[in-house]
Amino acid sequence: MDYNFSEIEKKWQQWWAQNKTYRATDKSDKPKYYVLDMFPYPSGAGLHVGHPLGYIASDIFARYKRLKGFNVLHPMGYDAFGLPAEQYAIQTGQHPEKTTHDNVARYRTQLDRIGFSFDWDREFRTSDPDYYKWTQWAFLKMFGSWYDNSLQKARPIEELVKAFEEGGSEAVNAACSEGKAFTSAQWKAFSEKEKADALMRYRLAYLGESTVNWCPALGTVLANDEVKDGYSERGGHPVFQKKMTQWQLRVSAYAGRLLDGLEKLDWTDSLKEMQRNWIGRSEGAEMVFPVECDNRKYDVTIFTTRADTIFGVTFMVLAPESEWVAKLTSASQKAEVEAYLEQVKKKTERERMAGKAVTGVFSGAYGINPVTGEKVPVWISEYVLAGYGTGAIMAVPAHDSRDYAFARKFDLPIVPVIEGADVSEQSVDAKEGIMCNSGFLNGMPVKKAIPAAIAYVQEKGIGHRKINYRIRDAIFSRQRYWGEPFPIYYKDGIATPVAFEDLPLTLPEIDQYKPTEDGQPPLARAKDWTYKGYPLEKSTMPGFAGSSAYYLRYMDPHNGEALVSRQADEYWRNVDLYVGGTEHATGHLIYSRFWNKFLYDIGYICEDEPFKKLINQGMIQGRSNFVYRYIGEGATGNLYISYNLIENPEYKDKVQPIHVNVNIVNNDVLDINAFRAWMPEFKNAEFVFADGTSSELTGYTAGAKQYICGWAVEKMSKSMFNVVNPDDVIAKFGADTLRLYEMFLGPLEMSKPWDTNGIDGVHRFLKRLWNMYENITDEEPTKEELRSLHKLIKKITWDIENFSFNTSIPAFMIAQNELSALKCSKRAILEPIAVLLAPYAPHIAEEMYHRCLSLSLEGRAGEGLFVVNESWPECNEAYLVEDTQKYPVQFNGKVRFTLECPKDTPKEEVEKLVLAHEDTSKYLAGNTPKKVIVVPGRIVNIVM
RNA sequence: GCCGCGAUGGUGGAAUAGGUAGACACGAAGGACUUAAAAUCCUUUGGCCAGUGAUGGCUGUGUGGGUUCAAGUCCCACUCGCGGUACCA
Repeated sequence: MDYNFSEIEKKWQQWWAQNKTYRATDKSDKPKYYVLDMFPYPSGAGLHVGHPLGYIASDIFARYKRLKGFNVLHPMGYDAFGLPAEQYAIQTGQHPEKTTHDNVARYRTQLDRIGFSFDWDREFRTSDPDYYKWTQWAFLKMFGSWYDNSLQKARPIEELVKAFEEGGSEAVNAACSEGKAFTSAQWKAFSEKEKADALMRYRLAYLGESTVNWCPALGTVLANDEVKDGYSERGGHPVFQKKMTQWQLRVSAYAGRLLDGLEKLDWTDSLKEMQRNWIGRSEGAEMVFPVECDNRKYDVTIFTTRADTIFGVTFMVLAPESEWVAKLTSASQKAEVEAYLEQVKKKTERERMAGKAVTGVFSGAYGINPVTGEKVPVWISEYVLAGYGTGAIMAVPAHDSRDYAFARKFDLPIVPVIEGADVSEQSVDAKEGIMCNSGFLNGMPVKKAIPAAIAYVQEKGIGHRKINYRIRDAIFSRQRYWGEPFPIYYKDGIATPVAFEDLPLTLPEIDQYKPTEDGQPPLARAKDWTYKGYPLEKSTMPGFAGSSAYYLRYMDPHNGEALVSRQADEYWRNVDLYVGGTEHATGHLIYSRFWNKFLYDIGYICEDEPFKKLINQGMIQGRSNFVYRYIGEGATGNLYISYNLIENPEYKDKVQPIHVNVNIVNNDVLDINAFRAWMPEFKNAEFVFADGTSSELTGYTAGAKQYICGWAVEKMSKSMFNVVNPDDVIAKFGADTLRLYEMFLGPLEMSKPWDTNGIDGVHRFLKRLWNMYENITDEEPTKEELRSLHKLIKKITWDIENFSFNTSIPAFMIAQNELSALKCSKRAILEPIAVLLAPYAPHIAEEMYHRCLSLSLEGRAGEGLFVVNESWPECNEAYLVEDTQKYPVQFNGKVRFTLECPKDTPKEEVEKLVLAHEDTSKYLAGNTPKKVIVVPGRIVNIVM
């Protein structure tokens, strides 16, 4: 009987859907296991073969865990708010809701064909009001909270108000934005607006001014992780630095915990390292430098990690956006400074990064080195960043390469303070050596001088130890339509939360989706965007808002009273296995951890970290194919040269590669007729084939001659004609072949091109395996057959537990080969093989299992499948067969033979057996060997 | 620049604790079946050398060193490729 994959796959997909086979229950005696994929943004282009890679891997694991007797939660949904739908709406006037709906429907159809074991009853979209109600709710919770640095925990804002009433701002150690301190009496005297402004500086979700990434082309601000190389990640538009008042999340308050939390996570080292770099902890000191400008006196705080080099300070630098700039510009320098600031402002983020040119201007002010009393000039330069530390630095050109470049350019003094440092050509940045020219630090090694200098300034009251983090607060406003509206209205200019009962605050209908002519966000177009008569916030939330807690919602997706019930949360707790790409390392995966920690702090959920184990699947790149148009002498423009000939002298450098649709190329051989029909310009195409003959001369007939295409690895994209749709692969080979082949392609975490060459091999394997299930008998299996089976069980179990899915397919192939050579068609062997295959190729496995036992696998789940001793005790014998160990024996690499003895034979016994062997004695010829090396279970070597 | 990862036949890749490198698959070559094609099956397939032959020898995991009885695997230096990050004081 033929392997009719389309019939089999349809049958079982229907069966699973009808029986709700993969529905997870919130109550069970079985242990729970939560497997999650990073949910997709449903784009208009649909899925290509690269998208399901991670889903297939997680599905294998989920199915395996189910067979092992776990209650598995494996949900799927859609990250549905986002820019492409909105841009499409701007162009066509179509409501993003409609676009999103259509795209989701298409994704669902495509996903269903691949045979995933998702619990579709838990599906939702982040753009559903029932869902984003909880995104808004979480935002309001953050708005109503502050971060207590002493307790390392978020607390309700009411407790802060109480503390202010009792002891003013000094009463708490809180994470907060820059601002003036106040006493209890001052607090009590504040107007309502002043109180609101003061509290705003402490809220975890707050409105604050900061330097943001402004993208004029998109008309919106962007978070740091949404900017790549100075261009917007979506659309690739230039980005500028701009000071704006925006909603922000105080992620920086959690920097320490986000860093420490990484320790206990089972994530890859590279991903943890990325997060560590992004959080960017650095230990140093803050010091106060008195600064004088036109006879006005100020105290400027700087941050440094090299307190030891304080004697080498020759100037100070302020960031152009620093608040100090206005105060510290002298009358005489005013014009020059303003010109410089103007020039900096005009630069795009890209230009600022790319240029690396040293620029700056003297402010006219002078600072006093608080340790030496020396007078140093204060400069302004863009190499100092407003957002990091205090936006002001002490410059030590001898021991910092950036300060050095600046000093050289503007001819400022360079004073080395480490013995033997040669600073004639470049700075000496290394934290090593012995201090000199440094007063009380002289003679100390750098490692000791740093803490000594900090202790000194601390004692003198001019500075203190300080840990700085690179991570910034997340900009949370977007000037866009297709996102969650902020549940905030402005009452007398005070940001006030919308009442919980009135959530969700749904998106208003508007006639156009673009910003208004006067640069307001699209929501300003809404007719009545007010609440209780007051204006509502016009920005919407960014993409990461909806994806920050979605994993909690799957635990209890239909709950109208809470994001997740306590009961469901206590059962499912957190994600055991999370599968997704590394591109979310510094975005979603940081925000989610922050969001989760916040909800944990307010006692809402029971786990501090959301994702216990994380696997990163690699990117599937495109594999483009090319035809080579002849452009040499006498070219007609419609002659194409086979790839194997293009290096020949007559064609070399006379051909032009042209992308050709990979779907009309098979194993790099072009389908000539399909090519001619593909586009009008190829209608009359003629060819020089692989054997050098020309289509004009031979009078081409289909299939007779081969035209070979060249290939290259590129990004999978429409313009390269290298997009492969899973639907086409499934139509041709079936979902099981697709699943197996995606895994067979290479290690899960590695990036690799989609190469359809070779898919035949996997398909052939399934066909051959299928044929073995034709006439199943009840004969007793032989030792050899049991041995094959057991090798496979061990291998597949190991592979799945270690996410080494690519090595499983060869193991199946080998077992299939061995068993078909033995003409094995015995139920006792074939049934367990169907079980082993089920996670990888579920449809065919179900059908094969059904043929063995007339049962669906579901009926057997949790009854010890995958566990040899319980299900098939007779198979213990197979282990005995395997317990004989072969020892390959070598004599100085010259003579070889194989010794066979039981596996647990002690070393000494093996040694004796080796020496007693006739080949050994022949070789030794009476001499005594220097050494006999026996490695248990491995090789034996004799050294003469 | 800094951090991380990688480099194995014509191709994708395997080698799971330092222990027979190249599993498995693709491609290629040859053969069987067939009027023919497709499909299927069988044989060969890292390179070089010797042999009619079974087979044997040498060489071989980016480059150069090292540790070890034994290195794709460990150490040092380097080359190239990929990913992240970039004036973070």
